[in-house]
Amino acid sequence: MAAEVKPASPPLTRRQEARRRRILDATTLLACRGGFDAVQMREVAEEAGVALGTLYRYFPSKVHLLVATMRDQLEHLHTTLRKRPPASDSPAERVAETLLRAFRALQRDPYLADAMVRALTFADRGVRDEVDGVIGRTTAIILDAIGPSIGPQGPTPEQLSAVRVVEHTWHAALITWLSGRATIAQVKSDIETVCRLIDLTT
Amino acid sequence: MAAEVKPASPPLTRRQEARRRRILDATTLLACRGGFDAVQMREVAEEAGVALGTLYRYFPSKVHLLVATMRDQLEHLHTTLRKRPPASDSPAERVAETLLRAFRALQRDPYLADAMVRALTFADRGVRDEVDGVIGRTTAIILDAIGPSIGPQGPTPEQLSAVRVVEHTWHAALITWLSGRATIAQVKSDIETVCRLIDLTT
DNA sequence: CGACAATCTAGAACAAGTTTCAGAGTTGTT
DNA sequence: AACAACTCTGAAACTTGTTCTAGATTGTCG
Repeated sequence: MAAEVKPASPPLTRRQEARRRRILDATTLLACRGGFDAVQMREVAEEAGVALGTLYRYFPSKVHLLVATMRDQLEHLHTTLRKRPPASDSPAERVAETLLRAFRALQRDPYLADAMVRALTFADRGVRDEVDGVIGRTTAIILDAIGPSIGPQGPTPEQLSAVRVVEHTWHAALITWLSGRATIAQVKSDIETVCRLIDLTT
Repeated sequence: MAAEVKPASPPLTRRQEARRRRILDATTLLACRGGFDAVQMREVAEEAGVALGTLYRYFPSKVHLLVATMRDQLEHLHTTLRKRPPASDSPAERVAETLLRAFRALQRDPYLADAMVRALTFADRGVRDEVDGVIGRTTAIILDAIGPSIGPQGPTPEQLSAVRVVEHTWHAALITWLSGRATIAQVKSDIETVCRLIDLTT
């Protein structure tokens, strides 16, 4: 059944690295223009200067591609956050501050957010590894914000559950905002509400 | 704002009512077999004994169709719940009990759950009305479970925010379970965790 | 009943994600 | 430099959601 050892694909050559980057950049560009629907595989390939088959070799589906793009963006964000970490007093406030800052960044490119988040929540079992990458990055960002309130042995199961709930709320609240069913104020309120759980477990 | 009068489409004839029902039943059947991907519009039409064009007249997209199916299922659930309401002591426990019961029901047909929840979270602005229907039903179920702790003037904004967070977690936790990234135990734990927010606001 | 409008059917056609394949280009090895 | 193995390209084909059309059926109202 599932073992399916990842073949630890050989490191990419410089040209391959460049192709991959061109693909991700093309995806971001198209996503910024019109969200999930505007990211069309043929157009991504053309914009990246790559054959369609090659695009599919690098990213086996549109969802893989967009989730990888999200991971890429999260890496930027994490870097930025490390330079200017949240300054609030309680862990809950720091997490809320972090997420609200990320939310503000997403508001600048709502279409890009649409493409990434819809792909993330639509992803099925076949995209597990890539989604795990995104979730792992997100978790790391939140744990960083919680900071020293995490015991020396790492977070407790209760803390991890609270972090998962925060992430669930984060993604689902974004979806409701992106599909026009919640206002920005409601999203902010929901983020602040769910972050109260953090203090309950620290 | 947002008036957007629904044209109050003329009441359906008996045969139309029956067609609609056949379509929803066919959708449920196919969804139970293989989830979102197994619900193929041509097959739904054939199974329901209806032309493809007719299917699209009743439900303008696959997502509309699946969200309508979800609403249909939620109505069943709500009816069942009214007959045997949760019996726990605190509001939070009653909400958790309700959701865990629903979760148990979904575990019996994980493929159906997959089809419905993926459609719900993937839905875009064009499906707003239908999604609002589902969210409204869900909210009603949760408010019922909270019960008399809700003041006479209806829930406060804080309570509504907490309910939204519970719903966010509910949907997102289901997604992670369905895509094999969380265990049943984790989902249960997350539901119990988020329900603690209910007591904080009552 | 008869006429008119709305609805339904069957099937073709179109759009975008995905797969496939033959041939050209690269890369690494010796 | 020559070979094998892998990668990339270009283009066609296939799949499934969605749209469109022409003709048959149904429902309503005089």
